[in-house]
Amino acid sequence: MLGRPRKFDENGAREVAMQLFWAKGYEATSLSNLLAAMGISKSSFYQTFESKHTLFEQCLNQYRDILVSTMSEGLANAPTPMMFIKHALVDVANDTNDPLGRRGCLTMNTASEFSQRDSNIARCVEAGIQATKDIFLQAVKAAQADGDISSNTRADILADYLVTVVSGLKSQVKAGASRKQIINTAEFSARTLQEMA
Amino acid sequence: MLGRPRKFDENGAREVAMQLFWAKGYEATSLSNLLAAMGISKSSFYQTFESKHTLFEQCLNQYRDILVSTMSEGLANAPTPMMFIKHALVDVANDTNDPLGRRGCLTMNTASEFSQRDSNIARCVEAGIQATKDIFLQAVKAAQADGDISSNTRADILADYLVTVVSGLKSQVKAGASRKQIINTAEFSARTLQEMA
DNA sequence: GTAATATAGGACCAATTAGTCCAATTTACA
DNA sequence: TGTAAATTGGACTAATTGGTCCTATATTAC
Repeated sequence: MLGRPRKFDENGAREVAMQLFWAKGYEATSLSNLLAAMGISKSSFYQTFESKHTLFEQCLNQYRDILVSTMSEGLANAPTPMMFIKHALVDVANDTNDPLGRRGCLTMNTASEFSQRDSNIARCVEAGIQATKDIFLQAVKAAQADGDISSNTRADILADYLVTVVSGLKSQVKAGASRKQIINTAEFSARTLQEMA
Repeated sequence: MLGRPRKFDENGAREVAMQLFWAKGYEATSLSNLLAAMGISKSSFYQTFESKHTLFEQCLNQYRDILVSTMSEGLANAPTPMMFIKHALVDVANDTNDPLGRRGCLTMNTASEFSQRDSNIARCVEAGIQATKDIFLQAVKAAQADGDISSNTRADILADYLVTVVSGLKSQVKAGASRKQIINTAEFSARTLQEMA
C-alpha cells in the first residue's frame, strides 16, 4: 500500500449518504447535502464514489443487504415463524414515533421516484423486493409447517401479500397515519393469516 | 365580459398537467414539460395558474375529486357493496397492462415525494386518503349489513386495511409486479374480508 | 528523500431551473 | 373605433445543479 491513506471511512460515509437518500429521495438530495453530511470534500467524493448516481446504486444495495440480514436474524431469533411475521407487521407502527421514521422504505421510495425512468435502478428495486419476499416466503412455509397458517393458500401468494401489506403500511406512515391506525391494520392483517381457512 | 377571451380550456390544461405530474412526479416535471404538454405559453401559464406549485395543488385536489366521484359511482352501481370492494382490489391489476398505468396513485406518489417537506401538500394528501377511506368505510358498513363481511371487526379498521392494501398494490405495480401477482394478492385480500370470523 | 496517494478548496462549466417582464399582437364587446 | 383583456415569444434573472480540473498540502511506504 502506497501513498497517503484515506482519512474517512468509506462505508461509514456511504451509510450517511444512504440515510440522506432514504429521508429525502435521490433528486432532492443535492451534492452539497451529501458532502456536508458525509463530511468530505467534493474531490474526495468523486475520487471515491465516481458519481452521485453510482453512490445511490451502492446505497440501494446496501439498504437491501442490511434489510435482508436484519430480517433473517429476526426470523432466526423469533420464538416462532408466525411471531416473526406478526412482528414484521406490527413493528411498522414504531416508525410513527419520531418524524425521522416517517421516511418509508428506501426501495419502495425509489420505485416511486424513478424506477420507471432508469432500468438499472429498476433492477435494484426488483432485487430488493424479491429479497424481502424470499424471507417472508421462508417464514410463511415454516408457519404453515407449524400449523400456524393454513396450507390452503400457496405460500408464495401469502409472501406477496405480506410484501404488499408491509409496503402499504410504510406508505401510510409516510403519509401521516397515526400509530394506532397502523397497529390496528397490522394486527388485522396478521389475524387474516391465522384465521383464514 | 371584456377583452379577448381565453383561447385554451383551463380545466383541460389542468387535466393535462395532472397526467404529467401523476406520471413523473412534481420535481421531475419541469415547467418546459408542462408548457409543451399543455400547449400554452409561459406567459399564459403564469397568468392563469400563478405558479407551478399552485397548479400542482390544484391537480392534487382535482385528482382526489375525480377519484372520489369514480369510486362513488362504482359503489352506487355495483351489484353489491362487497363486489365493489372486490373490484376495487382486483382492478389494480389492469394498471399492469400498459406502461402508462404503472404510475401508482398521485396522492401516494406525492406523499412519498414531499409531503414531509410541505405542510400544505401534506394536508392535501391526508384529505385525499381520508376521502377514499370514507368511501371504503361506507362500502364496508353496507357489506356488513348485507352479511358479506363479518361485523366482528370494526368497519373503520377494515376501511384502513383496504386503503393500505390498495396503496400497497399500486406500489407493487409501480415497482414492476406482474399482472398475475397483483390478481393473486388482490383476490386473497378480498377473501380475507369474506372469510374472517 | 522520493514516489504515490489522499486531502481540501476553489475556480470553472454548461445546463437547467422557476419565475419576471416587456413588447407586439390578437380578439372581443360596447 | 377604442378599450380591455388574452395571446405569443423572447430577453432576462438569480440560483442551483452535477461534474471537471487544478493547485497546494499532507501523509504514508519504500
